[in-house]
Amino acid sequence: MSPKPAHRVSTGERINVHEPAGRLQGELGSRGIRLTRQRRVVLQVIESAPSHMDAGEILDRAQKIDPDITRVTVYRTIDLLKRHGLIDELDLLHLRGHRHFYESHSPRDHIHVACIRCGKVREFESELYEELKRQIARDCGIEITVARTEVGGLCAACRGK
Amino acid sequence: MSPKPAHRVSTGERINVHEPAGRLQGELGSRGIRLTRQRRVVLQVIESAPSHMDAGEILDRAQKIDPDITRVTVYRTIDLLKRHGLIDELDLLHLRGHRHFYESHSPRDHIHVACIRCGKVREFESELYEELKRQIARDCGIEITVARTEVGGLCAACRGK
DNA sequence: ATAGATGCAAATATTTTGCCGCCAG
DNA sequence: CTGGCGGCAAAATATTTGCATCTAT
Repeated sequence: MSPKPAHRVSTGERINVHEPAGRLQGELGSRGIRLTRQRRVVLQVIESAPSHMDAGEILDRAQKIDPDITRVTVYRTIDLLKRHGLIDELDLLHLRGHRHFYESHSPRDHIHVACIRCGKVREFESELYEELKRQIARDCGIEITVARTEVGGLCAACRGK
Repeated sequence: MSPKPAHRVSTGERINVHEPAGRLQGELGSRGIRLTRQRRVVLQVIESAPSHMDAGEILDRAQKIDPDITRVTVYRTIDLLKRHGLIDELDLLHLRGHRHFYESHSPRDHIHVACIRCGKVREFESELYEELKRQIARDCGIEITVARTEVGGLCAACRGK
């Protein structure tokens, strides 16, 4: 680790990662999982993300808050969150290479609708989707714990061009 | 390439990759795409697959038919088929690591239903799914060209244990 | 004949692991 | 205290690319 105090004093520039505890932090805490300085930062980044991020983007943002966070820690934290079902892993139809994208798991599943030309991704919720999942559960005799739907095509704007 | 005739004589052991032309071969042919010996083999492997395969498995099977086929050719052929929308790329919820799986694109989309414990994958078709896609297309103003749904959970057999 | 394919090797990209010192609880 | 965690470096995977040669059409 580079020479710097183990715990920096909070400055005006630095975002306070101790308060308020986000949802992910709360979930992990209540499960008795150790909350390190680095984890708090990664959790915060994932929760406050404007959109879906891959591991590299999470790392970049985390390092802006605390430069000492390493890529390995990001991967290990992602893995931790996945194992606890707190984040979803997407690949957005591989429209942008083979990267994986992450987002905080929302209470209600949503569909990712991506434009294959401009790459814009929209989230879409539908009662029909819930119904479909119930049908799958019934017909396949499965107790669904995770569902993921990604749809690609040309959005209206790109079609007009 | 290792020393061997450019075109081996067909033997009892070797599968004839020239006849009958599979669907993929036909599709590519009708689009004026060059059908090389290697491509024929890879296409045949993908079409005759018992299940979803990743690039490594496709390579292994292809090399059993023609040992000279290289990994690079497999990747390039997969890419070709993807670009032409002739195969689908799945990751089966990353249940088995971050590999990507491929299957010949079927006329009607199907959902992949995977058990998170035993790993068994079942394919499921549903009119409800078609309806959902129509809803998405309408509400999001998108012209859908590709759709992928993967669902995971505990199958009946695993739940009983 | 010739645009486009393949093979090879090397470059990239991405993710995981071993080991050791350190810290949250 | 102490078991889990983070850092570092290296390994393991996975995929792509440059270039020379070959081939399907």
